[in-house]
Amino acid sequence: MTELSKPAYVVLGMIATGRRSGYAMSRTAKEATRFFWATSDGQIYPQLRKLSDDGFIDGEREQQGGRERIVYSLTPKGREALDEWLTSSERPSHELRDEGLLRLFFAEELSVAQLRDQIGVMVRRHERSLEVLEELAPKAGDRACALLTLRYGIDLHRWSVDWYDELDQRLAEEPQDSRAGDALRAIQSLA
Amino acid sequence: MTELSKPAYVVLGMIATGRRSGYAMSRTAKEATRFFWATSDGQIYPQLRKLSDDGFIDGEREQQGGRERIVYSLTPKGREALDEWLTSSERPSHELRDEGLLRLFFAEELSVAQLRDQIGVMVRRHERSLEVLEELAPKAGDRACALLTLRYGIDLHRWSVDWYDELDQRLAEEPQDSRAGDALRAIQSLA
DNA sequence: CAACCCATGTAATGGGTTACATGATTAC
DNA sequence: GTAATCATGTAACCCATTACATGGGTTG
Repeated sequence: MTELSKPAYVVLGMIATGRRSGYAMSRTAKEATRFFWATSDGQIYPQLRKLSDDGFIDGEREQQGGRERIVYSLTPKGREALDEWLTSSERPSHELRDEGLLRLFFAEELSVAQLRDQIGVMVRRHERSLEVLEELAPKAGDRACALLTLRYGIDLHRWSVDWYDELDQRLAEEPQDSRAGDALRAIQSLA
Repeated sequence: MTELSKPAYVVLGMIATGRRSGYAMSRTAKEATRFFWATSDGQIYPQLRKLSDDGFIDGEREQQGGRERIVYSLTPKGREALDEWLTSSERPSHELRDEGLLRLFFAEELSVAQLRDQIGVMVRRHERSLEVLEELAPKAGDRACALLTLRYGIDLHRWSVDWYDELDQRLAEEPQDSRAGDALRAIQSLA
């Protein structure tokens, strides 16, 4: 079996879990999956066309009270491709792009006070993410798997807040005008 | 002040923390920063040219035992741009792209046994990342900030391993041939 | 003397986002 | 009647990776 692209699996998975129109997939992508896997309309619609042409999915025009839409379903071929991916033992990719960590990496020459300000920025960022995710919980509703990944996100941001809080507490005991690098070295030699 | 691109700040930061040639930056990008901020050669070298043209950095040809290289330093303008970014109170970007979570999101119809297999895949993935990062610790050496971000990465993957382990333990007590979605619902109603 | 590291760069390609375009329906 | 939502799509653009090209130096 030739492997499909990532956006292709997104679309297959969306159909399998009941998001049967492009629009519904787009909504779920914006509301739920984007926190760990961003997908835009510019990927979804062309992908639907392609998977349809290649026989993985099947689209049917449907009238819904005068408003027309296309409702998709998986073909046996599509179902097989999805299941193969869902149960694959191949290591799934994992990428992080965190501008905050990048700043911290280069913070060597800041003062301790400035570093702690940045840590505050990080804490507030994770707290904000936490708020956003917590508001989504009721919407995820009955979908147990959606709740699971949401739970992971919430727990992750909570953990981050704690991590930075603890770091900040240790830095609070160091002289605030010394070099960030020096203060961190002092802390690290203790731990 | 007009804002610079992200790769621009990467380059400025690299120079400020002592990676003064394009090659040295490339090494650090591959060995250290890539775990939270990937940067490729195709970004670094053109960026060096651009920042040089725009007066943020200053490159000098240097002979190092017959082998020629270009050694960069920050101009006052570059130093200012970097400091502004490092101390900015603007929310730094944070993006995750986790194929494993994407699989879990769509796992509703798998069996509990299959879901647990996937959780095993996730655990091994994070354990592998952990190994890689732990080997880097000695190399990060004296750079306290590099050690800090490395520490975050290590702690994060350890946390993930624990999170998935705990989930797996709960699933172990559910009937292994039932639907993943149903088993998760049963667990979630307890917690 | 081969393999690997140092060192700099470019071009092709791929992936993804944003903005735009269109139009019907529903809720206020 | 107007704003929001449902609904589908495309084109321009941006960003990033990969592969390639080149060549000198060092190590086994």
